[in-house]
Amino acid sequence: MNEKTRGRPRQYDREQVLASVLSLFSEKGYSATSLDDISEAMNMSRPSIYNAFGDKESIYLHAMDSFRKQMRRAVGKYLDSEYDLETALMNTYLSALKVYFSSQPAQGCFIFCTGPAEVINQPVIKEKISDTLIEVDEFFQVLFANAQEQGDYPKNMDASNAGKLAQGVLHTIAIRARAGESQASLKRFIEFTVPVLCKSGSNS
Amino acid sequence: MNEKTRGRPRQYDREQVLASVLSLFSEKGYSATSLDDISEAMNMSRPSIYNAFGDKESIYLHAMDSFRKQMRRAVGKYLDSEYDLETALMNTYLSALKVYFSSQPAQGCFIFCTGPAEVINQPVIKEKISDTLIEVDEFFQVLFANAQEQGDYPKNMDASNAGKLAQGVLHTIAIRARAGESQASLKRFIEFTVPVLCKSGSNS
DNA sequence: TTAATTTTGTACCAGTTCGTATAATAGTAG
DNA sequence: CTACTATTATACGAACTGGTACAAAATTAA
Repeated sequence: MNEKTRGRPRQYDREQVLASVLSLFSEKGYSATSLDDISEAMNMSRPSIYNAFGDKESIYLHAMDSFRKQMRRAVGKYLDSEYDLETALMNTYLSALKVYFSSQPAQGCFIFCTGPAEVINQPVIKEKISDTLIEVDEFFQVLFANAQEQGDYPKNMDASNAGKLAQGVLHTIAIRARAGESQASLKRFIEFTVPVLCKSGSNS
Repeated sequence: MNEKTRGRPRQYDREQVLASVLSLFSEKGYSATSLDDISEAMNMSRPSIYNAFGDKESIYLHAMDSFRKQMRRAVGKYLDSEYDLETALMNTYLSALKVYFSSQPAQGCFIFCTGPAEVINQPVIKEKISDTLIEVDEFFQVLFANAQEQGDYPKNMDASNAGKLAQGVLHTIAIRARAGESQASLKRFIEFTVPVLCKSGSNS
C-alpha cells in the first residue's frame, strides 16, 4: 500500500480530495462548478488535478463512483437475507435519508439530483447514470425475489418492476430533500410507503 | 387581445419563444445554457430578451411556468371525478410519459430533471420546485381522497402520503426516460405500479 | 408633422471559462 | 553524485460569460 515509487511524492490523499470534489459537485452541479472551484476545494493546482483525474467530465465521473461506493457501504448489508423484506426496505430508506441530509442544507442524492441535467449532451454521464439505475434496480429486485422465496412477498408479482418502484421511492425522497422538504416529513412518507410496497398485490 | 399599443411593435411571439427556450433549457439544463444560446434559440437580441423576460434566472423561471402549464393541460382533466382512481392514475402517467418522450432523445421532466441541480445556490428556483412539488402532491391527493369518498380506496390510508408516492412514480419515470430507458419498458412499469398504488392497504 | 414610447441592433465590457506549455521541485535508482 | 521520474507551481491564452450603454427603428398620440 505504502510502496515507495519514483518521482516527487504526491501531496494529496486521493480519497480525501475525491470527497471534497464530491461535496462541491453535489452543491453546485456539474456545469456550475468551475475548475477554479475544484482546484480550491481539492487544494491542488489545475495541472495536478488534470494529471490525477483528467478533465472536468472525468472528475465528475470519479465523484459519481465515489458516491456510489458511499451508498453501497451504507445499504449493502441489507442484502443479507437475515432481514425480512419490510425491515430491509425500511433500513435502506432510512440509511439513504441519512446521507441525503448529511449536509446543511440537505442536498439529496448527488447522482440523481445533479446528474440528469447533463445527460443529453454528455453521453458518458448518461451511461453512468443508466448503469447506476440498473445496479440499484437489481439491489431492490434481489430483496423482493428473496422475499418471494421465503413467502414474504407474493410470487405472482414482478420482482423486477417492484424493484424499480422501490428505487423510485429513493428518487422522490432525494428530490424532495434537496427541494427543502423536512427529514421528519420524509420519514413519515417512508413509513407510509414501505408497507405499500410490501403488501401490494396480496389480494389480486 | 390584439390591442394596439404605443411604441415599436415586438417582433416575437411570447408563447413561441418561451417554447423555444424551454426546449433549450430542457436539453442543456440551466447552467450549461448561455445567453448566446438563448438568443439564438429565441431569435432575439440579448437586450430584447432582457427587456422581455429579465435575466437568465428569470428566463428559466418563465420556462418552468411554461412547462407547468403544459403539464396541467395534459393531465388536468383527470381531476374530473368521472374517472375512477385506477383510470385517472393510468391516464395521468401515460400522458406524462408522452411529454417525457416528446423529443428525441427523450428528455424526461424539464423541472425535475434539470431543476434540482441548481437548487442549492438559487433560492428562487428552489422555491419554484418546492411549489411544483406541492401542487402535484395536491393533484394526486385529490385523486385518492375522491376515491376514498367513493369507496374505491381504503379510508384508513393517508391520501396525502399516497399522493406523494404517486408523484414519486412520476419522478422516477422522468429520470429513467432521460437516462435512456425505453418508453415500452416504462409503460410496463406503470402498468405494474398503478394497481399497487390503488390496492395498497386493502388488507391491513 | 412632431413628440412620445417601445422594441431592436451594434458594440462593448470586465470577469471567467477550460485547458496547457513550461519550468521548478522532490523524491528514487544506479 | 548523476540520471531518471513523477508531481507541483507559475503563467498564459483564446474563447466565452452575463449584462448593459447607446443609438437607430417603428409604431401611436396629438
